Amino acid sequence: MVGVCEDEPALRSVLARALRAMDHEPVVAATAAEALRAFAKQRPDVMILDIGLPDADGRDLCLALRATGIDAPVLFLTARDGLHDKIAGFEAGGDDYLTKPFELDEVRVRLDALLRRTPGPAADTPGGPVLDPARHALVVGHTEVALTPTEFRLLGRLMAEPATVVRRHTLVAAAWPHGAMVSDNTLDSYVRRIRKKLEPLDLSAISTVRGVGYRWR
Amino acid sequence: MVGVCEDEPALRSVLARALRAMDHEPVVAATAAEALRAFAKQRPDVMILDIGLPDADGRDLCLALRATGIDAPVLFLTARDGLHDKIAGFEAGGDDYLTKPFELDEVRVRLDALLRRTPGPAADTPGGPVLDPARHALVVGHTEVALTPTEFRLLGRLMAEPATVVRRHTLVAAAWPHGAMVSDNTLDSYVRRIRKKLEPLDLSAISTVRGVGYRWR
DNA sequence: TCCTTACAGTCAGGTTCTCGCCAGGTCCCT
DNA sequence: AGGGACCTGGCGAGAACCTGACTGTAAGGA
Repeated sequence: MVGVCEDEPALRSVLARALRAMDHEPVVAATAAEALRAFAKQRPDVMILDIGLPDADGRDLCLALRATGIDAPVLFLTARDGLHDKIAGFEAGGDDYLTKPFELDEVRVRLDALLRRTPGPAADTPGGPVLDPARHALVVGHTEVALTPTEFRLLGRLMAEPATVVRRHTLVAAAWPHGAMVSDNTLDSYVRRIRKKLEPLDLSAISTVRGVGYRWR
Repeated sequence: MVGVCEDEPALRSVLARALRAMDHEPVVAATAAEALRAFAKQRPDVMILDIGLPDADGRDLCLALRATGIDAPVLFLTARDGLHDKIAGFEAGGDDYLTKPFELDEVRVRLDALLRRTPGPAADTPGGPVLDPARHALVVGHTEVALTPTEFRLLGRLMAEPATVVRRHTLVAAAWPHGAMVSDNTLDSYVRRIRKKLEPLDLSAISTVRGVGYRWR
């Protein structure tokens, strides 16, 4: 998830489209106030902030975001290329700085570099099973269970809401491409495969709720 | 502790002096080989690498450092400001990129930004295979395996993140020039070549993750 | 100049594994 | 008892990947 705060509509939509093309989900805002509200809710992994916003200086926005506990890296975007402006950007807590006009490819690689450095999700479940996208596997302690892409998406959706029942059609929507023709039994089949893979770890992980869906733990 | 690898003596001493003025302890090297030796010993918190080194490309040096478990952020320094050069720097695992001539103040704030994000030092794995950028070879113990440039970049990118799956498109981006037309099979082909070269060392090194990419362990 | 060598990229054929589904069985609810 | 919902083992198609060989290109040497 990438937060974008840019007042110019044209550039905003260009960025949103480019981000989607890079497999990122953009969260866009046109003003600082809007960004504060949206980012507090959606919790982006990295943020692109324009410095010249109508209602505030982008650097002040950065400080405000940090004050509310949002610690994602910030890439500043601006038309001003003076050295003092750059320095001010970094001193306000920015992590990178790009002057307009810029190439989208450069935005891409710099974003990737920032994301590479952000630590993974904090270990909130000590010792418990964790779905690790970097390894495409479920990791429990020192053992790991390899998952195929479809299994990974399915289990990911299930684990996203522990202890709550996820409906069958919701699971299908999450694990298969939009509009895919998936027979009813296919979902059962995959749940079975995952269960079988997790069997040796004997965590009674996935329970069925008849007529509704499945539940993790 | 800041690692510096720059072949031009004048610039090297300017950087060293500037770093000391910023309360950083510089570890300087003039060649890639020297840097590998010095940084493995002194474990810098962040590194400044020139791209145009006499004995190797700075990006290959970055890959080699990462392959030996040195994970500190890298700031590339170079006279070349083309977009493709920048992108290649980031794809090789760089974290920031600055073109000469530059202001020392900008180096300062960018270094600070990188250090701000750096967690504590990671554990290293002594005795493992080491990439040698100067000779374009993989050295394990007393035997060494010669690699072609493309093989070197590919293996370097893989070894940079041990145990994690590196996606196919990421590998292509790291091993081939930006925008190169690479047939799907070409990557497979190169992985095979590397596997074959490493076979006599019998380290079951590269495993494939179907539908995702490859992984170094 | 011609030959040799090495690297890059591609091709075709074979192999392995994912995917989606089927057919039959089991369980649970009415 | 009956029927719907889910489980279970397995199977066929095709994608993904492996493998060995081949071609083009560029550099270096005789």
